[in-house]
Amino acid sequence: MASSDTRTQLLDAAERLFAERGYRGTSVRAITELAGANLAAVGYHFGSKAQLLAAVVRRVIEPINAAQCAGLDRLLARTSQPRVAELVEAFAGPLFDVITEGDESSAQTSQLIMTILSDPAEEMRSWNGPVEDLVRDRYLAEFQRALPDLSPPELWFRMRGLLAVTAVDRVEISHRRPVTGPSPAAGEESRRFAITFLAAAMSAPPTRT
Amino acid sequence: MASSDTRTQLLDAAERLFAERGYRGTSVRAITELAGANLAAVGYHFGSKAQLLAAVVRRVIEPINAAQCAGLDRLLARTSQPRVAELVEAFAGPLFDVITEGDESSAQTSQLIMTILSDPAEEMRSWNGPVEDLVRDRYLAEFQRALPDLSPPELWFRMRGLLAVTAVDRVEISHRRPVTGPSPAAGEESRRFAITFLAAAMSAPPTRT
DNA sequence: GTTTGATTAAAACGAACGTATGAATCCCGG
DNA sequence: CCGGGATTCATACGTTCGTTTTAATCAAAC
Repeated sequence: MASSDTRTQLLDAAERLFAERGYRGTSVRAITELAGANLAAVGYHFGSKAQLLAAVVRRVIEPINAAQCAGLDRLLARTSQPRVAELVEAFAGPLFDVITEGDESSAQTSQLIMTILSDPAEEMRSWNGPVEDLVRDRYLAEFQRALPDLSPPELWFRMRGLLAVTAVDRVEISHRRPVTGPSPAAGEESRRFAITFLAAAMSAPPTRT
Repeated sequence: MASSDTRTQLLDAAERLFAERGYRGTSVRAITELAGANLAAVGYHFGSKAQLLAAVVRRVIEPINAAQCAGLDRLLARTSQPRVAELVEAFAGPLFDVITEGDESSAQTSQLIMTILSDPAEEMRSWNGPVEDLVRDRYLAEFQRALPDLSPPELWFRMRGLLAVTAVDRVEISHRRPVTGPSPAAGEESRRFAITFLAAAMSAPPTRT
């Protein structure tokens, strides 16, 4: 089982470094050094740096997607017409859970998500699979039912805003220089702030055209 | 004036490439080639690649900041108690103006802003100056006055959400693979959607603690 | 026309990168 | 004990990077 252990440590190290420094800013040498493995281990276990990234992203995204899916199932089992705030919580909650669940890598997981979404590197855009699309489409349909007055383009705009806020806002703080303003919200508080913020935003009356 | 011309063309090329590929994904060679200049031109005119980036960012950010500042001045000259939606528009509007003003580089400018905000590279975090802090603090104070029930941490959270939505949401689309959903909002429509979305979000009642 | 300072050009440097290779080592069924 | 697949190791390869250097070119002042 020594092999699988090395594999996991490579994934852990890569997740942390990709989050901290981005894909291009992280060298295979830095990853293997942090993992306590040999330089060639990445090539052996994953084939290439890009495929290691894909494995890292999959490991992070999959539980989030599963939780989003399960949350929606739970909601729909309880009521056929969920409220907007409930949809927001079911969608955004898992993103915060993975971030705030307390283990040491949690803070950097949000950075990784952000990096994934914003990194212009081509390798960053090859992981998105049919599962992710399916989850997004299910939420899109439910939001459409809950907000029937919203035109599809505006709903689509708001869905992206939803993702932007959950993904971005803790990151922006965490990897910028110390801010002189009020201290940022953390953990559970941040989650509740986000639900409030986003539920109001999603529920706004349609922009008159 | 030939010298200054090379300088400008380097700035233009760097702005475009940094936006498209990120800082680390852009080589000095690619910049000088696109600018029609010699490889050593970057070193001569800017000292280093990092200082070139700083010059690019300054050139993009400064007019935005000036517009944000002027918009707030205009608002405060008209009324001593601006509404939240007006503050949102004055703050977010310039970010959309620079994006949608029609010239060819506009689409990539938003990507550059996004890259600046999210790139983990250390060089990306050295441009923020006292001017930017001043503008942000002025808006922070006005939002605090317009939303007196909001605790400072929650207000701070919302300010970051404000920036996240304006910066992120058009970019996420523009540099990902084609999406199967409804077509994204563009230009002026996107701006109005954002104002609606963000005004509602900023105006939400405080999260009960 | 020559000198002077500013700019551009061509070439090279050392370092870091991702990847590939072949030998060494480990682990376990026989 | 041993044989063989799985894994780790040290090392090297070829490329690309940012930067530097030195010479060539230009524009204008004297």
